[in-house]
Amino acid sequence: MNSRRASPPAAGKQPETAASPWRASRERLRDRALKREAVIRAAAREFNRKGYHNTSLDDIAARLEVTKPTVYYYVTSKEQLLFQCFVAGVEQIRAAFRDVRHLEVPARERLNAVLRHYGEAVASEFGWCMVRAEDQDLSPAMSRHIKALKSEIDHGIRRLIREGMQDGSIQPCDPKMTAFALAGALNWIAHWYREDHSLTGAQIAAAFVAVFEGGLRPRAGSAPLAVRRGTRRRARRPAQAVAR
Amino acid sequence: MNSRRASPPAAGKQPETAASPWRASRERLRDRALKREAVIRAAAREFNRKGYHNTSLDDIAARLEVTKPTVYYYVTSKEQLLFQCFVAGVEQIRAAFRDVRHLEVPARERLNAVLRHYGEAVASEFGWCMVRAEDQDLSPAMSRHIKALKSEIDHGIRRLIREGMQDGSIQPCDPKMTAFALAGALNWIAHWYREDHSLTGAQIAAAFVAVFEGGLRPRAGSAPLAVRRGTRRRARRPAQAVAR
DNA sequence: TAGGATAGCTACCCATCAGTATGGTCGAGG
DNA sequence: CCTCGACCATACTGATGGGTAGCTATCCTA
Repeated sequence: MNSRRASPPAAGKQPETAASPWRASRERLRDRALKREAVIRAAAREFNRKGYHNTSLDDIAARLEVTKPTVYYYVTSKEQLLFQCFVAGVEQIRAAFRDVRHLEVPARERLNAVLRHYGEAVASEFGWCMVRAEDQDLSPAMSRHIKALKSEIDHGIRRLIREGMQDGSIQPCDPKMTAFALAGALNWIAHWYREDHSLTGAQIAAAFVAVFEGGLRPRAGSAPLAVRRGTRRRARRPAQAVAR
Repeated sequence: MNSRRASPPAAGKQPETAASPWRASRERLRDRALKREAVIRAAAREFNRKGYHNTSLDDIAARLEVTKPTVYYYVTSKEQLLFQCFVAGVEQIRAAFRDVRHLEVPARERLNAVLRHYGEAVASEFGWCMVRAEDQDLSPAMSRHIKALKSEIDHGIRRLIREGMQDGSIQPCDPKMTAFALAGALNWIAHWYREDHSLTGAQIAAAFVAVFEGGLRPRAGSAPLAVRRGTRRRARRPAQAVAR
């Protein structure tokens, strides 16, 4: 689009040390990018609070204390706004895969590391957009793009599961269904985390990983089996708040 | 608002071509309740296909081969339509809890039974509405009502987990986080099941329960540990279709 | 100091859609 | 035959909200 040079003209004239006149325009570009980010972040927050369809661009603009055309100055459409939020969230997860790629530990541990980052991403401010963005709201092109990204992550998880089955660190199972179960549990965090911030994303992810790893059925060696049976069905209403 | 009767339209299969009663209305078969059910079911299907906000009441009416005012003759608002779909889905899950209440088996097995029904409900035609209905789309009153129903289910799961920890059939864990993980995994089925009907809801639920029960880490006794290590990172692209 | 890019605003357009006013049709009871 | 009421259609309203036209102000470079 632009391909502006933007770098100081190396030409000898002009006492090089003097503040380059391009400095200003470079700064301008920089805070343009900054502002664009602010727009996307504000959109993510509003989408998170009220949902995509219940958030108007006027809302987002108001949040930034500007007007709608200003928002359109940084972004071409509402759809693109959602898409950018999605990409921001998904990028965190892709980074997690890259990070564990060269770790020389059993696949289960690599999987756990990915899942922890995954959970943190879902609990982040872009989590909602990443998880709840419905492809029905997007143009076919963007829908395809998003599906491809999601599929990449899905298959990344499946591969780790398969590798774990091969190196013996993961119990034999159906990789596809298992990946769905794991990702689903983590994705769902986006639905309730908004209202219940009593734990950090990392803590939640850690708790989930513990459940996935150990399973519900008590382990042979480590289980405090058969504890008092008398209290069956006596649990009173827990004081827990509504948790959606 | 009231609609006391309105028993859930029985999530039965109905071979998609569920002809609208208006077709047959040549025989002047006037059963208002039946028609109302058909309206709700048609709404559920459309919401499932295109999302709540992308479905107009004209769409729903067209699907039934009638016009919008006819739909309004059976239902007071679009919001109520969504609400009814929600209730229809949630009722299946509440029934699951009632069914296992008097079973004299360890709590883990009762939990598994509930989860299986849960999964089937989510995969039913009302699954989308039950799971993806955002409270932001509803009036405060209905939102409260829905939250209460969801909370009831959530606490039902937590209670079963707690009972399982007491009778020794479930490994010690955090009931709240575990319930979130289980419900989340199952809820998420609604996001992808639409596009991938290769398994029935019951099959999926069974596969998930197997994962939850056993966990990823191999069991001491039953694991075929340390299988060939050579093929690390060799898994080729699986031919699996996009799975979102 | 002119000319141009940057950045933001006011004011508008217009498609969509939830919901309604009104009136027609048809069967049933008189 | 006539009316009543259940049922459904045509044709509208009103509001919301995505997106744009075009003016203005400011700063930068020439």
